Amino acid sequence: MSATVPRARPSVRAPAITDVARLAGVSVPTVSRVITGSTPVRPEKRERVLAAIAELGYRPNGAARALVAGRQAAIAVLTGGTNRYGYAATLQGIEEAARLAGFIAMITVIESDDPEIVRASVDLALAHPVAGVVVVKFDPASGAALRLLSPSPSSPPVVAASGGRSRGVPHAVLDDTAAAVQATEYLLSLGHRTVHHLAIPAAGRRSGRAVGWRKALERAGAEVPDVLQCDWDPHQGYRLGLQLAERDDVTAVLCGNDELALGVMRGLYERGRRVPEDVSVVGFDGHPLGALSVPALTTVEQDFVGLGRRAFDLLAGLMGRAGEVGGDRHPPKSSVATPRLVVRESTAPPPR
Amino acid sequence: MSATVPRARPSVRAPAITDVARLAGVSVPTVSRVITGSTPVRPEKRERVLAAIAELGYRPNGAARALVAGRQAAIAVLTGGTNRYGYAATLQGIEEAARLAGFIAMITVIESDDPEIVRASVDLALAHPVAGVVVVKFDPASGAALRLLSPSPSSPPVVAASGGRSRGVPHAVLDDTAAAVQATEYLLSLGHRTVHHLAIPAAGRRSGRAVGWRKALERAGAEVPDVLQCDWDPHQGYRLGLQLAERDDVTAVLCGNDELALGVMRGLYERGRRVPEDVSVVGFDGHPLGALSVPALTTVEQDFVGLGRRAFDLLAGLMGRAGEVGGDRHPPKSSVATPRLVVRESTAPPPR
DNA sequence: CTGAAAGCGCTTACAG
DNA sequence: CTGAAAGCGCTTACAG
Repeated sequence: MSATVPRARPSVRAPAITDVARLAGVSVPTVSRVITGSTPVRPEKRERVLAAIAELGYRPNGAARALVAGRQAAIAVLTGGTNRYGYAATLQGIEEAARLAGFIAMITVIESDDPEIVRASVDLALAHPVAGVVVVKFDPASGAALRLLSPSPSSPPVVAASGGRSRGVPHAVLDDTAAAVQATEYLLSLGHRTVHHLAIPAAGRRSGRAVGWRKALERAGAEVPDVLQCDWDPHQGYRLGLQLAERDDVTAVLCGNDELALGVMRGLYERGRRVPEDVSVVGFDGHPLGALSVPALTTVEQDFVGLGRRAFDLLAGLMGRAGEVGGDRHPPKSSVATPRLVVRESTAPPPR
Repeated sequence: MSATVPRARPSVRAPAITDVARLAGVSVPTVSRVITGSTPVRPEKRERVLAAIAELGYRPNGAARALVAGRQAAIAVLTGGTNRYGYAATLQGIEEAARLAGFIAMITVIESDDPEIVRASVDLALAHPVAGVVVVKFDPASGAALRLLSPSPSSPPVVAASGGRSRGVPHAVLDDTAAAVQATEYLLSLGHRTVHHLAIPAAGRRSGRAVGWRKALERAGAEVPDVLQCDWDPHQGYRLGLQLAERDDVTAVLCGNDELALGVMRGLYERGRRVPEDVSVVGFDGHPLGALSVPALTTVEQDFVGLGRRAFDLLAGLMGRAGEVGGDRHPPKSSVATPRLVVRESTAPPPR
């Protein structure tokens, strides 16, 4: 009977550049040179280094590189959510643009606008040596985070992706206000006396969508009904649809997003109100499923993926100049796009 | 006329621990001690350090900490997408669980299963000193990535979140096969002679959903129609709906996800086929909008957020033991959940 | 082209 | 409780 000989503790240490140098029979800086390509290395040594790297399965330690470089090839993304259509598509655009530029996106969700929560999320994100940060500013929580990110010359550059500009950091924006004006005016042009509005949460006091809706109504001299404030749950749209169905004065509804609009349509349907014959419904965002509902949803199409991409581009401009003398002399301009109205089947003149 | 005196170049260097130590009049290790809490520090010094940190707006450099610790409080998430419902919800669960455990999630999308692309994405992700990686294995691209992540004792632990188990790394799974069996048997029990299937992309040869569907059909002795292979675009469902509407033999359709199902319903509607009177449609996933369509969609509900959470928990177990002697003696078991069928309005007995 | 040296900003033993 | 020293794994000048 043989005694159980404890095996030597396996080395869990990942191979380091010194291991590669030793195996290849060169100095550490030489290994570094073939990896970074900063300086030519004699072909035969180069080959030996490459072989050693492959044999060891060596990957440069990112922390060490970031320590030397003073920053990491990573950006922090602060956002109020990841799940709803607008968020997800914006994140897609940011991640894609970042990846193509060689950066990785670190996502941190800010659950609420409670100062403690906001602070904790920002701290978590900035505990990592990021080269820049983009705030997806669609709601109160991310608005609060942006305010916390006081731009100091020593902190990483910050940009925001949003439905409306605000001063401070550069913004990539999708002009919500203009879009809402457009949608509201379209409904008015159909002959509706006024338009009701289901509002989504906003980064500031109120959403650009609500602002544009009100502006169009006032400009047309139409009555401005109370805003129906919602959050992101489509079922809220459904419940409001049930209620609105009881009101004869409601003939046109502009919803803060397509999910809410789809909910409203279902609520109206359950109460026997026909869309668009009895009530017209307009959504916001251009959710892919809005094109497939019955009736197909009229909406304001938004290029969220493009928004995310533009936000990263803005940030890349800032990062490129970080640390440059006078680098902040020409801060990148904000980038604005105006969404466009897509008329489908859910809108028509009011019943008479 | 005064000459333009160039201002001194602003110091863009972020404050380091040495700056804090100098300002507080203590040694560097003492600052470290008050930050980490590793060792008690005399109250008065402690106060001075805290004050200096506040005054300087000091944040510990994450790269330096990661270098010392040998890893970062970050995990890499490799995924085929971020946008579709299942992906977005799974990512939400991962991010949330990671954040609550003090980890940040770095997201890298793998655009396709082209080996070059897969390799590039994996390299990008692992260029950062992560403590672990989770692969959201819903499609061929992420399946390929998982295969590339050869587990060596020196590389970070890996787990997968998926619709079906496979050997190798621990999996958090949502049992697609069982769920598809359930949905198919339900349709058969309604009296349909067979069920047609729109398949989504799979991580392996075919999706667990397609496997379960086939199994249920064979078990019941029903004819097994050709699979209608789709990708993630809901419009593909729509186009197939248009086509299926022409076929009298199609009375029940099981779709690989709810987006496709909603598209099918729209296609059938446009060709005058009624759901569920003429054709029954079942989706997969429990997309929030499926409950609000007309008719409301019967579906197999999946807890993606929970899946993401479970994947992180599995990883946390692995990370906790990383480097421990014999730490791999009891690898965490995989974690399996079975989705449940939610019957709504889109299913009924076949016409006779 | 290439090696020895220094340093990035921390934390962890090591001696008081 | 606290400071001086060493070291984490790299890259960047500095001398050949």
